[in-house]
Amino acid sequence: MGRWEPGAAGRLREAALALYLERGFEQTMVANIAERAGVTARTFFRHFADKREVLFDASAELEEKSLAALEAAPAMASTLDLVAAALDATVDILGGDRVLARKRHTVIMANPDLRERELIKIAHMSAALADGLRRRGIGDTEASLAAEAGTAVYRVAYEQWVYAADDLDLRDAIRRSFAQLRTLTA
Amino acid sequence: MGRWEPGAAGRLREAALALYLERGFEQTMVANIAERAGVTARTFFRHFADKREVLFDASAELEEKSLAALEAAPAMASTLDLVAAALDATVDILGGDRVLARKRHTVIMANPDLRERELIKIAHMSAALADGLRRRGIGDTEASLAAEAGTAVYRVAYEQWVYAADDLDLRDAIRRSFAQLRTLTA
DNA sequence: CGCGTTGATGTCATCAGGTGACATCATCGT
DNA sequence: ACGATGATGTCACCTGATGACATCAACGCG
Repeated sequence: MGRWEPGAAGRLREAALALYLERGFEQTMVANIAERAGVTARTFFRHFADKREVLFDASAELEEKSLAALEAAPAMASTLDLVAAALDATVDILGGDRVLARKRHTVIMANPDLRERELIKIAHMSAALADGLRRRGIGDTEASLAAEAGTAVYRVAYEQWVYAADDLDLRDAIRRSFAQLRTLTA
Repeated sequence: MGRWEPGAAGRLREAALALYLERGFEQTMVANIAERAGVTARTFFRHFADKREVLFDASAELEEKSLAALEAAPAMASTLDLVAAALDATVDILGGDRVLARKRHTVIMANPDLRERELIKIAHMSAALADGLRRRGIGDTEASLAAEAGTAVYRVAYEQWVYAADDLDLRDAIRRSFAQLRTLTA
């Protein structure tokens, strides 16, 4: 429907990650990304709200999938098991390409602005999970705590997975992290 | 030592919070804040790294105090008790003026950019606590998990305290929140 | 086939956040 | 009295971000 090469958003995503890796986030100008993707800077901002968002627009999908898993979870599961089931659903999206995950993680950790964006995405997910738990009749505080604790467990496990020397499975890492939280609070 | 009214930083802090409350964060320009504080915009950026930081520069003090409390904690305490002791030390700073806390919290929650900044401050504190735990010989994963769980507990309790209708004590809220986490993972 | 619609993109103008370089000047120590 | 100090002002400039309007290939329809 357009006269230009299709897939501008994808090209912008790739270009951005590559440039952020090569010269760093701050040293990369939006014009650079756009140029590499064969569009103008104005077009970048039509696809992504800002310079950071280009690394995070998969988060909506993550939230959908985990909420769906939460709905589908058995009725008699414990609160923490519900959270675990919801978060497990994201592994299909995130746990596949570890090389890509490492690149992305490296870039994000190298820049506070990107880290901020990541944190608010996680917080958004946590709030959504807490809401889902409340819809299942779980109390307010318990829902918030479970969602927060669950995402914390996930974060710790994810980082271990990304940097693991051997072929760690993300699901295993998450399971072990959950077990350790239980030990910790025992 | 200057020819101008002293306390520019404090005036900027007050002016910023007031304006963010009155017209919102985005609608407030740095020039507005500076004007109300009787300085120029350039001076604002000499005191605060950016427009958001003006609400968060107490976080360094929080981190110091909580780390100090962590050092001072008894040697035989459990990991989670160590975190609890560290976080308890911040109550002296945050738990005093609830009216101010509510204003600040309202402003922050109303704006995603400010929320991002708050989250990274908390994450920084959590990382510092985890480091402190590791210096006490606690394992890597356990340290991270305990710090993350502890700050999560704190966040939930803090929000309850801020919005409580009656005269809730922040310390009590935190204690109860910790207890609930223990129940949750039991 | 010709034509109007559609939607993604380009172009241009403009603003606000943020920074570097240099000037200014009250206060302090000598 | 005078030079050092340090906070502030002034100016120039870059980049991120947004609104308004123009452009033009593909599509559907008569």
